[in-house]
Amino acid sequence: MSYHDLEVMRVTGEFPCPPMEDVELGTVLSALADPLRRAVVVQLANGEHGAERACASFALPVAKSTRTHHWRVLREAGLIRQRDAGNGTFVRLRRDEIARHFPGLLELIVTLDPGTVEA
Amino acid sequence: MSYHDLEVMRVTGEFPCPPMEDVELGTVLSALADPLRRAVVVQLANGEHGAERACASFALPVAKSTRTHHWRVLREAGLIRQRDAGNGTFVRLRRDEIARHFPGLLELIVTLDPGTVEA
DNA sequence: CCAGAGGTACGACGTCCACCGTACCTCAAA
DNA sequence: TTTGAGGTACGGTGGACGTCGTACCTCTGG
Repeated sequence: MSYHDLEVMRVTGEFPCPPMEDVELGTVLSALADPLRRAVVVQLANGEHGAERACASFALPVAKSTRTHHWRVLREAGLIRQRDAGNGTFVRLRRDEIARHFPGLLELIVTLDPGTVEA
Repeated sequence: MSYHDLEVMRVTGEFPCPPMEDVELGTVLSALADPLRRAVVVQLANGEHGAERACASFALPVAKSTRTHHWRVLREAGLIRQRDAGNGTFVRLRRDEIARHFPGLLELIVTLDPGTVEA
């Protein structure tokens, strides 16, 4: 993590995440290949536009450290933004940016995902 | 490979591949996450409907055994069928079945793939 | 002030993946 | 009949992934 990223995070609580034009399609597809991560994205996509949701509200059936890992993967794939509020963190879908750079992707995942994994 | 599969292959030259309803979305997304495999799928999708194409015509920049590996991954992800003609093998996209079970997926990949990898 | 909830960082572990070389097979062409 | 092109199977290697436990941090509520 760069010095600038650290400073941004100290002030705003925003985790660093890549600009959308740097994200490759393969990275996004890899991120969405995991059923847990895909379930998270689907739930965010089905939520209110621009809505922020507490990470703790997802109840993923894995250990805390594994959750952290999945949040990072989703961040680095450009799919979510994450904000640290001290005692809790919040995520929101980068809906508009995704729609601009990967038009149709989000809608496809939402309609295609069986949603068998409760999360 | 089961006894039945072996018999089918001996007679028809068809490699075994799973029924479409057994293929999970995550498997398909993983298969498409690799740039080489995605390039193959895009080229097949852009070809004639139902067209069969020689595996050797793809000129993938990897060793023979690695190519074989990629064909298997694509087969097991339900994306292609492969036929052994003795001295050469041929692949064809399972276009209609994909469209039926994952509607919109193929079109999305074709439009979203940068196609930077020449293959 | 202190306990607890939420979360990250780090290190570890087992598995899978992309890749390769080698051995071997099959068919076609010389 | 022999050579070469195309291809699979197998074994191995290095790196990435999903998972976890532990240590440590921050804010809130008693």
